[in-house]
Amino acid sequence: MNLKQLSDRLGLSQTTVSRALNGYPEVSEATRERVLKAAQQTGYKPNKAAQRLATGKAKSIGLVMQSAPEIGGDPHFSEFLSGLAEEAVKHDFHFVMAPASPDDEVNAIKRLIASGYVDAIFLAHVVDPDPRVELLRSSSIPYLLHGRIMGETHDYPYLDVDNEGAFHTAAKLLLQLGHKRFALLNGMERFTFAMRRKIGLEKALGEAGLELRPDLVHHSVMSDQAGFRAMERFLALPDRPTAVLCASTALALGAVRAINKAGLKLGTDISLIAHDDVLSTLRPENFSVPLTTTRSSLRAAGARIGQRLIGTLAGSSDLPEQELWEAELIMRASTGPAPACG
Amino acid sequence: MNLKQLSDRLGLSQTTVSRALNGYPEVSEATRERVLKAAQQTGYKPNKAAQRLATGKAKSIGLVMQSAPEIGGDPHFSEFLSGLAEEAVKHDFHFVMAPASPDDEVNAIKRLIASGYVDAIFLAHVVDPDPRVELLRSSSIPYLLHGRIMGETHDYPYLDVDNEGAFHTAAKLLLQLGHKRFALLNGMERFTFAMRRKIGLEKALGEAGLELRPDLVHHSVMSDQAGFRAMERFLALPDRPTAVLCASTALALGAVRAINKAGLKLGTDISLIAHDDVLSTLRPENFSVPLTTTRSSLRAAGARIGQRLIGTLAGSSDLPEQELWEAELIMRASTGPAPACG
DNA sequence: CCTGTTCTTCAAAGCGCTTTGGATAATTCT
DNA sequence: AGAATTATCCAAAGCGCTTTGAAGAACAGG
Repeated sequence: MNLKQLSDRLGLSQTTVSRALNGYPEVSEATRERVLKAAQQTGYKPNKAAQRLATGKAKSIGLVMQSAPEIGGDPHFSEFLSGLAEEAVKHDFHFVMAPASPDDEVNAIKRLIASGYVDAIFLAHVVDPDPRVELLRSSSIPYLLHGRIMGETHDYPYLDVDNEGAFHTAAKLLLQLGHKRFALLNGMERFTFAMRRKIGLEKALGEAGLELRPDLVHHSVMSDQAGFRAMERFLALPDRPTAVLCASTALALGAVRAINKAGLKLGTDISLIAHDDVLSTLRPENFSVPLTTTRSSLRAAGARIGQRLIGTLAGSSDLPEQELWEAELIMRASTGPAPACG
Repeated sequence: MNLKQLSDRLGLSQTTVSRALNGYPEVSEATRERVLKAAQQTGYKPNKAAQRLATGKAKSIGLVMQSAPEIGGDPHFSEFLSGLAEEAVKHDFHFVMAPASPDDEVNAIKRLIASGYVDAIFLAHVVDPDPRVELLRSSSIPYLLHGRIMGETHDYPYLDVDNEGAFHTAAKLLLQLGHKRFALLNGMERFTFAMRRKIGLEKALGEAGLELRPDLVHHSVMSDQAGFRAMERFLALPDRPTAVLCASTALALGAVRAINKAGLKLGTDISLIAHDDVLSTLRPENFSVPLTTTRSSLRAAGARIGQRLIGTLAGSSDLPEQELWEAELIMRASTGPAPACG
């Protein structure tokens, strides 16, 4: 059932039916009702591809999704997506996801833009330098980053968590508790969120006259397995760390297991603070020793990004171009004073 | 840059350029090269909406994604998606995801079909009865289910894991080890995968002259938090279970924590088998007591579904309509003989 | 040299929708 | 009453692509 069929059946022109359906004023209430009812009955739904072609709008936001055999599913991704979806469903938007191998992302974005399928583009996992950001900046499609490239000035729209601040604060707390040997379980080195977290820690240590030892920082995907292995290695060192900062609760899960396995007491022998993205399946407050965390909801970020993207497309101008969210430091039991002779 | 501009610039007709680009034989090699080069240089990418409109094909598969404020991200979903993406990227397919509130899914699918954006539809989280399946069956778009509705005969294409068989086998093992009091930590009751797992367990118990006690089965979302709470409740019972079957490693994570907290030894005081979807962030072999599991990779299922869907669209006929995958039973340390006087 | 093929290329129709610029009928004003 | 609005509705163009049907050019055979 298409417009033509529907209008034929109603004895009206396509113009009138289209206008009735889209709420234009140039059509009498009587015929509008008639049209609406017929559309209802016949289950008529406009063809979006045609609509898109005619209007240039599609009510859809595009994103590329990294895909490679060795890349598994990422719970952070789906958590974020659920936030984005929450906003999208309100405005009848949908997503177009273009999978791309990591070395083909720029092209995937190009295709996405040229496809005519999307009104705006969302980008995450920012690296530095990031050719994707360059591309977006030089194209004319609306877009929004989750994250920032490095540096102080940013001439592109973004939403980011103050990762540096979060880890700075976390380290500060640990320093006040007397800790001196810090380890860092971080995400992949190429991501700016990981860089900034490391910088936050380094700054705090620097202010206390300390340095972050290179052999006590670990970069990897944020899985419990990686956390476990890295932590085991740290604990095997002659002067093991007494404080560890962890880039995600998934990493922390593995780290805690390693700590337990080594017979150490979390919060006593060793303190740990994890960054908590508020993943719905893994809550830091439910750990056997509840985790002290820096918290910032990924889902909320997704929702906000959806809101801003959709709002921008709708032409509302009271939305900020750039937002930096502070993470909250939540104290729980995984942090305690540095052990004596630590 | 569109087709018209490109052909004007080349002094050719749109027809010829289009044919050159799409590899039709009615164009000389010389002009084809010229066209290809010009397309390259100008960065011309065909507008997919127009392409779709003209051909009816879009190289895209659609799926609806449940969205509600209280539904968080689901790691199972992103794990599956990564498999789907692996296949999609090979064939330059993309996804269109329509978020929908749980009570509006049927409509979301209707819109997806009518949208003209997608060539095929994928459906998961099958319930019974499932109006979405009815809809798909009566519409003419290719589709594929991950899961089945209940019953023996199925007149729709699906890929499913033999959930009943998996839990039957798992229970059998536990029975052989002498266990008699079983608990079940299951997913949401409305999903057929959960129903089938329960049936598998019940059958095995029935064969041993036992029954599954209603107060020892728990249905919930598959988060560690839910697992923890439910397990705590089980352990507080006067005659607590000695064997527990768990529908996911996330649930198992919480359950194990409850077991540890109660001072019980996993694999000795209590045995546990979890179903392992092979989530990349949570490996059962890495638990402090490695988990015995029934294993079936969600990612592999995603990849296979992508393969079949894309294959069907390409017209290949050597693909099965229906597939039932057996889960492997992997023995690890979380299962042991039932404790004496158990 | 003309005719029948094969090789290239093109003009134009069509996919399903929105939207511009009129047209017609109904209403109001003087 | 006739003129000027206003309320409805419509025909047709256009979005960017594919594809059908046909035409022109080049070539062979008789």
